[in-house]
Amino acid sequence: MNPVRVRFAPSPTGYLHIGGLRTALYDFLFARHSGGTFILRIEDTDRSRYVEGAVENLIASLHSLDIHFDEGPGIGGDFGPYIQSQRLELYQREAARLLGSGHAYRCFCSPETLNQMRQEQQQRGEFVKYDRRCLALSEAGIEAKLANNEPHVLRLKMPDNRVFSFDDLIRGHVEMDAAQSDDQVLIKSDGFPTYHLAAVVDDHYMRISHVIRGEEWLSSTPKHIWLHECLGWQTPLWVHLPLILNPDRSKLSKRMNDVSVESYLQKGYLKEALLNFVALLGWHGADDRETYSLDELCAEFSLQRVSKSGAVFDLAKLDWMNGWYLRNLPLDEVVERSLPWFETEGLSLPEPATLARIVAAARERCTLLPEIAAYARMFLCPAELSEQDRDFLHSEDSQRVLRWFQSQLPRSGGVDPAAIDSIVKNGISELGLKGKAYYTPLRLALIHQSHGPELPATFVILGWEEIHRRLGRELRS
RNA sequence: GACCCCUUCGUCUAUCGGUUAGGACACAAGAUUUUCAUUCUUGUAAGAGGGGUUCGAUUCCCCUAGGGGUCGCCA
Repeated sequence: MNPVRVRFAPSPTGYLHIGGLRTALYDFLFARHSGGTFILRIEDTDRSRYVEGAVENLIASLHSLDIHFDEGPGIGGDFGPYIQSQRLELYQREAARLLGSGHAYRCFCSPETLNQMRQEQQQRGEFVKYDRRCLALSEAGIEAKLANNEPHVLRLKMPDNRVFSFDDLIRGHVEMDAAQSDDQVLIKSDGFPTYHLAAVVDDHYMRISHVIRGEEWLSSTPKHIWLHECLGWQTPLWVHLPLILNPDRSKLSKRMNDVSVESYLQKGYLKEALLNFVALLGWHGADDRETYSLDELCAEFSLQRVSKSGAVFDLAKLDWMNGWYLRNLPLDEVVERSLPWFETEGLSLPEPATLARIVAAARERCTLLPEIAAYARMFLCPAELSEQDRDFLHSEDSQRVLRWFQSQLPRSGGVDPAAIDSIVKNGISELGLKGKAYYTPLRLALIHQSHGPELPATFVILGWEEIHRRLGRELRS
């Protein structure tokens, strides 16, 4: 059996799409699991859709999620170049072979002509495909048009009576009648190849063993098989992944969802959560496990366990998973990741030990990274008290609570949670207050809100000096 | 419309002919908790429909229905 070589072949039209990420991830996992090679190939054969910086962006996104390729732009490999616009001669050469063998033919039809043809076919209720009018052109006619510099394309001549069949690794046996396949354009009038030609040629020369791609490619697979045959090549194994879906079960689109990987990262989703979640969109291990690290995925992944049906992108579950990683990653790791968000919040950082305690308290109640920094506000620069809260704080009972704590709490030294616990219990009996009447004034004075971490944790974070400062500030003499 | 693919709780899924159809998210209730959370327990909830094959079908086959994809000089 051939060594496993798989490629992720995006077109540089913008950012890494969630669907693209899933394909790249499965490519990567499959390669790692089987000791194969993972290749990145840039399919930039459409000059009109080229976006400046998109390739760099794509690679950066992949790298930021710890998905690294073995061959590709920037790092090279034995089968480069890995950018299709740098391989044009190769495509021209193979196209010429096709033309010579009669498997391809020149077509001079203008877009307008084709449009009209399609409209008519549609009206007649026919299958819409090129009617091969240029196939009837005489040698002399072609020469004349060529001499006249008329723009033209090269089309693949599909066989007339042929049923293509192949065994998709996920879908099993698939059969399609060649009559359903159009005479695909191979070389555009600008001399660039179309996806179909370029992908087939590259898959061959790059010795790709498994073509792993989205299900949207399933119906053009006969063309690709035919191309391989016409060029005298062996076909790779076909693997068509189920689609990722919008809530209404249509193909995932930016109409209904955020689809850019970068934007999820920018919102404060963790790479671990994104990867884990996306991996589970179409793949599931043999057991009931829900959380996997990238390494664990590499170890467990298999194409046999990829499902056939599309999967809805469920934000609620992604959120849960992100919260799970927030709570289960090592604390210092979460601190590290939340640092940039303190900066965007405009918060200056407390000393490391205090920061760690704040993050420890925050991670229990947050879903996204920026929420941690936002949560830290109550300790670092609490919000203004509302009129209502101020009134409550100035009530006689509230003042008693604050005064009592002011007199009981140490003014310096370390903060011992156990000691605080007993002081707090003490206050309940001494003041004859409990519940909201007892705790709320404290919270309001200390963190300017009625909800927050447990009191001991809050005390430890603030420290005696700050506690007395904040108590004193709300005390009316 | 033609062709192709798909079909288990609302969502992601397990099951590879015999299960009280399991897990996770979401939702609900309860427990822990001074609050908010976390955590734990429990609950609601599914084999699209119809035919076969079989002692026995969620599982295999066929039909129907529904959903999706493709039908570009885009990938």
